[in-house]
Amino acid sequence: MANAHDVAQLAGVSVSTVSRALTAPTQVSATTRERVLEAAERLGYTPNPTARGLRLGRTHTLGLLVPDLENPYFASVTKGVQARARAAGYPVFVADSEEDPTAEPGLVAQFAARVDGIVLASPRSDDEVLRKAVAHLPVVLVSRDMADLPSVAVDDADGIAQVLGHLHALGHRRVGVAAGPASSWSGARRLDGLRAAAERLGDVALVELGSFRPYFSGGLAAADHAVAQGVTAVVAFNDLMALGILDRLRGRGVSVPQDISVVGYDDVDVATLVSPALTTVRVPRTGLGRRAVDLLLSWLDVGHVDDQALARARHRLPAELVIRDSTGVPPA
Amino acid sequence: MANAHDVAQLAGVSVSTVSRALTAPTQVSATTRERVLEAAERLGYTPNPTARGLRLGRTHTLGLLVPDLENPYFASVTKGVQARARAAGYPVFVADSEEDPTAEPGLVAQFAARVDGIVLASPRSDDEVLRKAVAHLPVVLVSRDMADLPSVAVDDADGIAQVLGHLHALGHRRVGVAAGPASSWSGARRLDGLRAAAERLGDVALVELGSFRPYFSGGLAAADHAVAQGVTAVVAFNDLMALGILDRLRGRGVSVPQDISVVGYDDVDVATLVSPALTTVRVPRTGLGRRAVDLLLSWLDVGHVDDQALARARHRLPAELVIRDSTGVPPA
DNA sequence: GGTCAGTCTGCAAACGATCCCGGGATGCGT
DNA sequence: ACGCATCCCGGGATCGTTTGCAGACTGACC
Repeated sequence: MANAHDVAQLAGVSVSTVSRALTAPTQVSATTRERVLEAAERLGYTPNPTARGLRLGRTHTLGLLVPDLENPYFASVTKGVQARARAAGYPVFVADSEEDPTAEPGLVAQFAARVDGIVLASPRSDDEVLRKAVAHLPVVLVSRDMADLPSVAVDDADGIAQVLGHLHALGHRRVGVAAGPASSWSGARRLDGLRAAAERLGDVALVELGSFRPYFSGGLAAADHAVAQGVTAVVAFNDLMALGILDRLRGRGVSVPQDISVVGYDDVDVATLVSPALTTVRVPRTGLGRRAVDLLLSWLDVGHVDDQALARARHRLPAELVIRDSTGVPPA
Repeated sequence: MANAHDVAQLAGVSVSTVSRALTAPTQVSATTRERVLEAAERLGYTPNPTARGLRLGRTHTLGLLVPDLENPYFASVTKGVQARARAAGYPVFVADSEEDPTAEPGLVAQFAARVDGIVLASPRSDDEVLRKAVAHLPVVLVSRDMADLPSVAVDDADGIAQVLGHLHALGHRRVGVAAGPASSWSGARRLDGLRAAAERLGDVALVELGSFRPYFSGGLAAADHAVAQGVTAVVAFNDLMALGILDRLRGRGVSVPQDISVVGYDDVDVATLVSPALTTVRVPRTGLGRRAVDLLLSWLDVGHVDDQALARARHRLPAELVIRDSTGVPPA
């Protein structure tokens, strides 16, 4: 690989001039700049990012921490982060904590000296642990809220209100709720939103079917509860659970949406691959990642980590109800 | 952040000794080593990776390039790479080329100075372009073969042979083939394997239904061809296509597996979430990633890039037929 | 006690870039 | 012709670490 020194030699100038020709073009005369650029071109010169990082104290690199890359939700967030960072010329380190919150501080520590900032998608880990881990590093949270840290999340309250409004408009008055793990931050948020929406509507009863695992298997269990409780519609914590519910209902001869309507959350790809196609809430997952990077980069540009206004930044992206074939009017 | 200099001062030694105490413990006396280690502990000192990288000429970092992070296949590969690299203490840059082969050389170039080696999962890009892009950097290919580059792939020929053997054993003699994009390396490989297997079995006719998009939508189209050609079983390029086939057949009132058997490939999670559950071929996707990293790291340990034996390394991981409910005996 | 082998440690030079600082050249006005 | 401001450019320090080299010290042996 070619040096700044090599380029300088070929162009007949000093290394300082080479550096300036590339980073501060106005400080060098047009003719020499031309010579330097051509020499750099000929040698295929690219400034060594490591040396640059050492001198500047910035690595021009971002980090991303997710609980599970195989989870389509986080895969999309990752893709969004990746795309945005790439556009800005930032490579990004990706780490998968394998759903183990205790591993996160270590991962963050590993990143600390190698990145300029971190996007953190960590639905379950403890507040204090997190806060300590990210003490001296710009961090943006995804799908989670925390005092004095900037975050990007979906407006779940609104999304879930759209769901209940949809069901209410169809005529449903007894709606089952299949909740997710109690420890999930966004799960609690959705439940709150649901209760608030029910409150506003007045004449709809929320039947809490219980707390289930946020996977296909959890949905299988939830479906039986729904039937037992005699609800006319079920709102699931996420799409995977909703798919489990669909499968189990079909197995028991309960037809959807004629007998029971089912609504998911997230709009993962599979939602359109089943029949009936799933009514669900589309959350802008890659959008979350993109926005998080935008926030992080603007923070880095400003420079001071303790900028209060920035640290309090809370971004809420809109969710959108997608009506498909798994919801209909309740049976007479 | 604490320096080696800070640690040296606190321990009352020179920076050289600090460095040696951490990297070459035998070269320093037990007592001073103890002092240094304690001082380092107290200050929370970690050697600056950037400075280290500059001095050593190695970044202790890996790169991974995939065409699409939202594709479950590559999400799993990424997860495997991630897990293995993390265990070895290597952070990994992840880049998503967004299915655009022309973007790959640029991405690789961006990586070049920042990583010690690259795992490349690039099913479609041109050989020559690739070879040039990776000229001076250790690279391991995933799910793809190329002369003089080490690679890790699945034994597709064997996997597909298991599929055909299974169908043959059930009694199928007219088997439809829904191929993927012609440019896909592994697609061509599977087709070859299928033909070879048919040849060996002797009494089974392969009906090529055409080349379809490797998504749900491609399967919808393929299904109609299958019905038109009167085959009793269909082998799809991948699971998504198989799901499309299932959906379309159901829509047309063709029951699976009574009328037609359907087999996928990859064993993505969704394969178990549909009914009938999909018979498919499980490929060790995270295993591919893990093995690729193993190969890369051992290469880096050896040091010389032009080690012929290593460069020729071709790893073939076994595929496994998973029989579920979408295959059965053909109609009488 | 002097020599020598061996062990331990510090000095200083790298690695490759950036950037402060000062000097030379140039142009302009007087 | 001289002073002065302006513009370009090169020298060299710097970021934090590793490492070759040499000096200092210890202990042992003749």
